Amino acid sequence: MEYFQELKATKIFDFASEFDCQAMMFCFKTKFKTFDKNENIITQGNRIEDIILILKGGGIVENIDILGNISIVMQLKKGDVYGVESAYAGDEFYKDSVIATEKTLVLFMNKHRLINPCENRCKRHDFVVKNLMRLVAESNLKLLDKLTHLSKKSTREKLLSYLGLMSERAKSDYFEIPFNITELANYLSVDRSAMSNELSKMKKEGLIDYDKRQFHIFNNKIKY
Amino acid sequence: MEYFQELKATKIFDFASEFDCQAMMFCFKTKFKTFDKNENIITQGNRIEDIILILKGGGIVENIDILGNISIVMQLKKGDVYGVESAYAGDEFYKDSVIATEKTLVLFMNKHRLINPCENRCKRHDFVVKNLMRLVAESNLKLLDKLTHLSKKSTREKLLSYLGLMSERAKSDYFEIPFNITELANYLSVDRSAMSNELSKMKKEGLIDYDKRQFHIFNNKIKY
DNA sequence: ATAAATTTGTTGTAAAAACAACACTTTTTA
DNA sequence: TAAAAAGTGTTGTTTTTACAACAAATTTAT
Repeated sequence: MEYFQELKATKIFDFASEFDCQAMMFCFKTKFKTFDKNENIITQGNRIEDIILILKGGGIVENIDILGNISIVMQLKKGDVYGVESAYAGDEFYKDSVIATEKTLVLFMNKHRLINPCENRCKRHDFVVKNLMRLVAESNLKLLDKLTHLSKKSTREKLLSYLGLMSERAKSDYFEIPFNITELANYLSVDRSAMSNELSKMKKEGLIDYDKRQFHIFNNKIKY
Repeated sequence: MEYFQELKATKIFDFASEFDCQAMMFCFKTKFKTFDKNENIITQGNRIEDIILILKGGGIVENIDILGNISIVMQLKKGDVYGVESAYAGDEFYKDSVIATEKTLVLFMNKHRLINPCENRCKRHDFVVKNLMRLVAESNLKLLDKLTHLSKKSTREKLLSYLGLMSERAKSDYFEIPFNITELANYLSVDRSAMSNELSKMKKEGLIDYDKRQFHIFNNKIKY
């Protein structure tokens, strides 16, 4: 079966045999399609017919609001899906556009076929739904974390909220972050130079130490 | 059956007959429990055994971070669930505490029973999972909206992002928001008085008009 | 290995936000 | 309906942030 390796590598179809995949491709009325760089994979405002899964390449999710402002909502890479939340929430139209940032192979899955359990109640369907649910659940938790940081008023508080969580995750005062400084500023929605400045101050005050992506947080110094 | 009316009123069990409910209560190993005001329904750090559904009353989701800061993550009211994302994401421990803010009736549903499809692959289970998925999907979309607003740097941009979306939803330049001014400031994580001030300025500049929760946005004046 | 591109830290300045205080209005409650 | 509580708009002050500009360091590409 064509593209079986690509399907198997995703979190959605990782459980499935080639036979399973073949069956599901029929069941979900799938279509494979390749897009060139800068091509629209999904267009904002169009009626939701499919959920997409990126099999190769990547893209960006772009939103244009009522005032005409364009903003990048997120990036999509191999294994990522788009449209699941909107489909399950019952939205009628895509709320964003998805644009390929390189040559990209996309799997389209029919929304109705996916959302409504098969007539024959196949076990495969259950697995896919469970995997989709896990993806959406994980996304939810990530968004909540980010919101926690962004809700803080000052840059220092945002940083401490983020670094504190990273430390907690690592179960250590020493940990590595998945961003460089520029990316971190972008993630926390603060000015890079201002944030860099704030980090320096915190280092001087002995609250934290860092080099590149390696951080050391002195939790004892932060609170009594 | 006790509490059937309460179950029927939720988005999770709205489809179910009394017979269905009874069957599911057994299937999901449910427990009903009433909590007094200020009692802990769920304790942060405890092992995740159950997902909860609020049937009467309400509570708050509270998080204590590694630095000792306490923050209210969200409010729970009748029909809301807590723990679904963590359970599906495979977390081991509750990441927050849930505390009753009044006398509250709670349904506990066993995580494993809920996540893993029944042996007998009952149709009811599918409905519940689909309803849970819809809830999580909707939550996801709400969080994304909020993040869009909070990502803006200035108060004015945050306001325009929020009001623009509300206007889009209402398909009109005239719309009503679900917050009062204090609540809106809280939602957007900005100082109330500063935001009130900014709203006044925007009104003076002719960008918007408002009274209480009624807003009128002059989209044509905002660009150019 | 060298050049080019990107990332980073620092500084000063202008703009914006938080904060605090207070009078006034609206809503809730007894 | 009166009193209490909660919400709102305004102002001035202080703190913080964004922004811009630039040199130094690091990474990437050739």
